[in-house]
Amino acid sequence: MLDFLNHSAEVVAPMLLGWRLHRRLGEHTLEGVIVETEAYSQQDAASHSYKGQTPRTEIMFGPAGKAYVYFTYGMHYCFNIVTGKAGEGSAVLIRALQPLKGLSVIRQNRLGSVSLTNGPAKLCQAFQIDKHLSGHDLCTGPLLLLPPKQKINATDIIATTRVGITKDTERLWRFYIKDNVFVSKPGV
DNA sequence: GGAACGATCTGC
DNA sequence: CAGATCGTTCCC
Repeated sequence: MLDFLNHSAEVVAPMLLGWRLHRRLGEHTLEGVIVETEAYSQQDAASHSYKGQTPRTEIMFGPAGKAYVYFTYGMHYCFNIVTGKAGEGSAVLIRALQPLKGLSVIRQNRLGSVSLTNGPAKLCQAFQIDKHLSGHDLCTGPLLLLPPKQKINATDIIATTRVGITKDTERLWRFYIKDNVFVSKPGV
């Protein structure tokens, strides 16, 4: 099912648009459509894997299909899907979701904020994703990657520059669904 | 041991 | 546009 994840991050990142993230929290079920992604690889100075494997990036250098969750700015978590072969050090950052299920819990988790899942740290807070899910297999358990309900047309995918980085800024490795209101910010 | 730096978000 | 806030990495 998730065989397509065994490719480089820049190939997988646009393919992940339209796939759903499914989160089980006790009685509650949260679900959202992936509408914005970014690719990161080892040959990429903006990537955590750029300088080789460290304790922090161990998951990123593992097999595809696992969650890589990192902590940043002293207060935020960001969620990635590991891609490629083991040892490759590539992953796709999930930057925005379109909520489908569990909106009341999502709102609660976001403390009543109006913007719910239009940013990598916001969606982690909304879906209660933190470090303890890092390394989790997305084929099973409380956090799942599910296939699209409807395929995204290639003409509806925008490729543009990534957000919040200072190195390798020219790569067009950010992908989002054209005109989707839940994207974090419009690109070029 | 210590300094520098974030794949961000919020409020002014 | 500045501040929050702390784990990770790297250098001494």
